[in-house]
Amino acid sequence: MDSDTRLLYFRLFNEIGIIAQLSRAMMDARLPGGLITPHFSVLNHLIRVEDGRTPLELARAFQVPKTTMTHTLSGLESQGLISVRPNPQDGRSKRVWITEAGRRFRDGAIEALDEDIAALAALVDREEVESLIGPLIEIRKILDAQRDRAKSTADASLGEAREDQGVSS
Amino acid sequence: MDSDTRLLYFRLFNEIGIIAQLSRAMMDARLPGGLITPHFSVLNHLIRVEDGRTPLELARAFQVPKTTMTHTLSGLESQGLISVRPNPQDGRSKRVWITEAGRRFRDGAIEALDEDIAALAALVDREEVESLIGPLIEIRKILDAQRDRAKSTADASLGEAREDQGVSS
DNA sequence: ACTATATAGTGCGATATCGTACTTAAATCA
DNA sequence: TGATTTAAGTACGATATCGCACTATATAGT
Repeated sequence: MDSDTRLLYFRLFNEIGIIAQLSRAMMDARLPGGLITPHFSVLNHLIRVEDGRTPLELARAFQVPKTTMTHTLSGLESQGLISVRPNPQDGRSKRVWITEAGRRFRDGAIEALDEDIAALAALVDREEVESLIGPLIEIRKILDAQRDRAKSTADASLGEAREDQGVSS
Repeated sequence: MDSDTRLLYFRLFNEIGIIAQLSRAMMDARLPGGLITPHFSVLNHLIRVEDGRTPLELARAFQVPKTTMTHTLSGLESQGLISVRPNPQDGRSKRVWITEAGRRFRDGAIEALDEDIAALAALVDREEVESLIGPLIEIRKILDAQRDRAKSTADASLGEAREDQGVSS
């Protein structure tokens, strides 16, 4: 692999990393109290996709370790934005339901973000965003598959490490 | 703003966030000991751009708060990978130099990552990556400018909060 | 020069993130 | 059905990230 090519891929991840950081900071600035982007994202997912998901499904959807999701969910639950109940189909598992307060919170956050999104939309064409999303999804899926492959080879020697990560969304 | 448009931009940030997370996890898995992606990124920057940068310049380059950069640098220094010395031009400031061990570490990390990059390059065309980078840089700059604008309006009432964040790269 | 303001860096506390190890329940299989 | 393996979730500890407050130095304004 020549070093130009290597640099190109590094730059891709570098830009993506910085955008992730900036967009997260943008959201965080609009969210009240102790709630930050991951909290909002989970609420949004529960509405966009469907609530009644299990914690593990959510962890997979966001590509975070299940311990991180446990932590995020406990924050949401302590604020009364979700309700976590046992899963009747599986005694090991739970199911996460969004509450009315959770819906209101999510709607309010979207409203608060609207001006930021509008400002961005004024400068970046819808078409450009649409054309980016396809390739990004493709890259995300490839990385995801690579991670799974690395995991399964590691599993042979190391046990379950990160067994909780899978494809999603 | 119609809700389809809003959803589109949310999805963009969602994909970018997940790719950032996956690529970071990929790097972390290749780095030894207590060193993780931010450590590598700083070393790489010190070589790619130039060493002798100040901590604040580095914080800006990576869009992290200066306290985070202090922390990252202290980790690198304790491993002997960088040397932080006073800045003769400014008594408040310091300058960061990469050591020989730092160079070796960075080169080794790149080598270790090579197979991951190669695997990705086999599945994602160079041209596709090249075509993504331009728009991503554009979006990064816009977000960056928005953040600066939000900061300066906030400054009027709130003081210095996050004064340390600026454009970079 | 003197004062006021802005800038660079750090100390500290709060919370987030993540890995490891554990508990409990389910699924597999003998 | 009993034993083994796999899966879901949590407890705990280590480190990362970040905001706020502070110190020290530099710069601007008078």
